[in-house]
Amino acid sequence: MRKQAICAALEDHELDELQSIMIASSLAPHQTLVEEGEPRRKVFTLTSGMLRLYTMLPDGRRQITAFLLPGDYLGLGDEETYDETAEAVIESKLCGFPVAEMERLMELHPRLHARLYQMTRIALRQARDSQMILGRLAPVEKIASFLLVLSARAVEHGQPGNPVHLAMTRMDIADYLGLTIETVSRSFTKLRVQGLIRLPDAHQVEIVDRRALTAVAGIEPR
Amino acid sequence: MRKQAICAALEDHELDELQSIMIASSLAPHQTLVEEGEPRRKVFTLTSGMLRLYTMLPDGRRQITAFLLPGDYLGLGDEETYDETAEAVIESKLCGFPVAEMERLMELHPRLHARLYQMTRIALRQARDSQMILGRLAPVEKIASFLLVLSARAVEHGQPGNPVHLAMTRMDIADYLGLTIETVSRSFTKLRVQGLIRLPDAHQVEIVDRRALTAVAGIEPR
DNA sequence: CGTGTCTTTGAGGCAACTCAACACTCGTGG
DNA sequence: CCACGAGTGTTGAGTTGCCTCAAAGACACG
Repeated sequence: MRKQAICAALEDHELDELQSIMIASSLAPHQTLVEEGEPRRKVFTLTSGMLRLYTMLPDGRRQITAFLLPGDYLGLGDEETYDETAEAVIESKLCGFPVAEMERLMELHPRLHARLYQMTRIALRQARDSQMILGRLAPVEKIASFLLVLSARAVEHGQPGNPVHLAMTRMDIADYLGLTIETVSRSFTKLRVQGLIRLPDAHQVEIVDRRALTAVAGIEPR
Repeated sequence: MRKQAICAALEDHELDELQSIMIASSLAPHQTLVEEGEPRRKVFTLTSGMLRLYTMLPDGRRQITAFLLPGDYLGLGDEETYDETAEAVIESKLCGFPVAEMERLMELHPRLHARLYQMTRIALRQARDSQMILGRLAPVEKIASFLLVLSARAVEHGQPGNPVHLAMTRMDIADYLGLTIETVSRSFTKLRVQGLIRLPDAHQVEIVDRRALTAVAGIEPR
C-alpha cells in the first residue's frame, strides 16, 4: 500500500510488475539526478518535489527546458544517452525503472505504453508553448504567462492556484525564459506596480488581477 | 506498389491495413492543411515537400515551432483539437489517417504504436533544442545553428548536405528563430562577410567553413 | 516593361543587457 | 547575542545590440 502511494502518480494498480523493478530514491536540493550525455539507464517519474531540466553551452550559458512536477517523466528520449541534465530544485522523491525492463514491460502492457506515449505528447505540447514564449513574448509577457502556467499546474495537482509558490530562484526563471535575473526582477516589479500581482516575499506571488495578467500574457495557459 | 511508394516514409510493409484507411492529398504552396483549434480528425504524415507549423498571438505575432520534412508527422497531440496551424511552404504531398481508425490500429499493432511514440520523442527532442536556440543564442548563432540543422536533415533525407536549400522565406526563418527579417538578413550577411558561407542567391547557402560555423553555433546539430 | 513580393542595407531609438551597489535572509561562529 | 559571510534579490546607471522605420535593389510574373 505504501509503495502504491509512493508511485501513485505513475500507474494503474494493474501493473504490479512495475513495482517489482522500481527503484525509489530521493534527492536533496541542488542534487543532480542525471547529467547530459550520461548513458540512459533508467526512466524516472517524479513523485514529489520539483526538478529542473537543462542543457548548457560550452561558454556556460544555460537553458532550462522544463520544470518537472510530480507525475512528470524523465528520460523518455529514444537515444543512448540523456540529452539534458536533471537537478532537484527542492527536496524530491522519485521512482526509477531500468530502461531494458521498462521496454519489456511496455511490450507486454499496451496501457503502460499508451501512458508513456501520452506523457511524451504532453511534454511536446509544453515545449511548443515554451517556444512561443521564448521567441515572441516580451519580458513582462513572459513572466505573466509563466505565473499563469505555474498557477494552472498547481491546480492540476490539487493545490491552490492563487498564491503561486515559486520554488525556483530568479536565476532559474531567467534561464527558463531566456532573460537575465535583473530583467526577471524588474518584470515582477512592473507587474506589482501595475497592481496585477502582490509579492509578499520573493517566492510567493499573489495574483490580484488574473484577467489583466492573462491579457498581458497574450496567451492563456492551457 | 505505387501506394507504398507514396507513403514509404510511413510504415513497414506489414501494415497494409494502414493503406486501407489512408487518404492521400497534396497541397499547393501557402495552402493551409489544418488550423489551430480545428477538431483533430486526422493524423498526417508528410511524404514530400515542406510544411510549417505555427501558432499566432492575438496581435498577429507568429511563432513557427517546426518545419516538417518528409517522414515527419502532424496531429499527434492528445487533445480534441489541433494546437497549431499547418501550412505548405512548397508543394507538398501527404497521407492522412482518421484518428479513430488510427487508434484502433495502434492497439492492434504495437509496432505502429511504437513508431508514433518514437516520432513524438524525436519531435520533443527537436523542440527542446529549439528552446535553447530561442532562449540563449544570439542572432548570428541562431542562423548558424539553423543552417547546420537544415544541412544535417537534408543528409538524413539522402540529399547533399552542403549547398543548403532554404525553401522558406526570411519571414519564416525570423518567425522560427524569434527575430525580425532584417536581423535574419543581416546575420546572413555577417556570416558571408566572415567567409563562413556563400549566398549564390537568397535561397541557396553554401557552407564554406563548417568547422567555424559550428563554433559560431555554439552547439553542434544532432 | 511595369507591378508586387522578397531581400538587403542604412539610420536612429529604445529596451534588455552589463556592470555596480545595496538590501535582505540565513547560517555559522566568535 | 551579535558579527560576519555567502547566497539571493532588488534597484540604478550606462551601454550595446536588436528592433523600428525607411528606402532601394533583386527577382518573378503578367
